[in-house]
Amino acid sequence: MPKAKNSKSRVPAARSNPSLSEQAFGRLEELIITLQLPPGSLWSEATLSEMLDIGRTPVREAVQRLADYHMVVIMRRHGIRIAEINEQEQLLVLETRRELERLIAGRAARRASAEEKKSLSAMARALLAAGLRGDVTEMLRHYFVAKAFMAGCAGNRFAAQAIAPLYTLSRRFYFMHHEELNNMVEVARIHADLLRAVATGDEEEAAAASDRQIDFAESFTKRIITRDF
Amino acid sequence: MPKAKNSKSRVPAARSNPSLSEQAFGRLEELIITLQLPPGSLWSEATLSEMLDIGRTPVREAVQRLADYHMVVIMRRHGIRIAEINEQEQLLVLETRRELERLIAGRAARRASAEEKKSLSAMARALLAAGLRGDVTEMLRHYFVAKAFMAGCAGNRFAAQAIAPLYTLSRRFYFMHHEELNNMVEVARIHADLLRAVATGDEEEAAAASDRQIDFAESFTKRIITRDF
DNA sequence: CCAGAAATATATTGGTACCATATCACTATG
DNA sequence: CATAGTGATATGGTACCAATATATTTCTGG
Repeated sequence: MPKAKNSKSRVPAARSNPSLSEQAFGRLEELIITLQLPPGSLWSEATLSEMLDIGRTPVREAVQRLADYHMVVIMRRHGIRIAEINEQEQLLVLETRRELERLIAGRAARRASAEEKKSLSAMARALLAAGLRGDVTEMLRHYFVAKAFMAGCAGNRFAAQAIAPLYTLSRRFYFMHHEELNNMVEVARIHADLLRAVATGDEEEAAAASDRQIDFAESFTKRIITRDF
Repeated sequence: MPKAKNSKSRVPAARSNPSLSEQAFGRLEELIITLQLPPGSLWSEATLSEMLDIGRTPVREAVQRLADYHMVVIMRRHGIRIAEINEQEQLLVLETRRELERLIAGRAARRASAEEKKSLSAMARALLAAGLRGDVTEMLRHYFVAKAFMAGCAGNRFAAQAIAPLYTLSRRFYFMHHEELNNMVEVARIHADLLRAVATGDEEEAAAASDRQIDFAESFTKRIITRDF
């Protein structure tokens, strides 16, 4: 018999699984990546709390994680500064991603299950299709979903965790400059190549494709830098 | 209910620079690394708070960071489990460290200032001396201080941040098995070689020395694993 | 009247105390 | 023996207070 004495005076408010801290983190991350919280702008915990309609404590915890991710800088007793986008530092992000991503690509090629390989192939097709359609936003979405999935396939949670913040930073960088991505088809092809290499299980080729992809990202970033001056 | 709960730590004094959260993080990290909080044991925020004589909130924030570092597992509404030491996973830590550390060693060799190079040489000597003296604890201390310093010299805060949790995990692993480190002089020599290579600014050699050091760590770890079965 | 220093005001985080809810162990019962 | 109820406990989250960094105002001396 179901409990007769249900004293849930208050609606549990759709308390689904993700905690408020995690929700706050995800939403703030999205706001930062999409530049709705502009780089360099200053905010307070209270303001963000009001903006998200989430209490200050969960927001505070989310902000601390975002600081670990280099997305914000906590200025003690002053406020929360959204990290600036520093193109020179983006090159440092890429040089770190190069090493981690080569490892992940190789291990994913070695360890991925048959089912995971099918998913990777499907992702490669979707990415390429978005590129041919000229849909930058959709392509970038597929891009990072695939990256996260690949990191999972590699079966090394330490590498996956180490690279996660770098993906967040890269996403914002590309979001900012995506209008200058005028060679989309090539971008899509290079990344689809990587996914396919992993899907075929060729470890060497996956590592090589990973490096080519970073090479391309670096040249793109350098072009942005020189254009700015 | 009266809240006249004694005013032992009521004094706001001693507000030195590191926040209570950071203090709590550092002290808990040390307790975990030195196995005073044994792997697998279960704790509550309240207990840890009492143990450190620091409020529950700072402790809570520290615990969340420790969870990011893979040192504890937060079991929602149940407690805080100190992460088990999984020798297989230690190999994953090392394969990730290999990539990041090769990058850091190479960049440090390229970018270190003259003064930093002097410090690195001094650290190499201290490490070697501790090894020859047979002082394992002291050698490990020098080892990780030097690692952190090298990461700073590399001038890539993203790589430095990515590798920090891996060092913490490794420190605990070596602390646990340090009595089996019966080839200390060789360990000291291998790591001193790396530091010296960085100090001479030879990028290639620094990268090679980094790989040799990880090779050695991997063989040591594998020996531990097979000994256990 | 103005420049600079001291005093004040304001805003923001660091931290504490407390409450509500979820989870688990244990017991009693059919 | 399986299972529903009960209670203990731990965290998720809120509200509030205090310390402090910055901005503003006032005061002083030339």
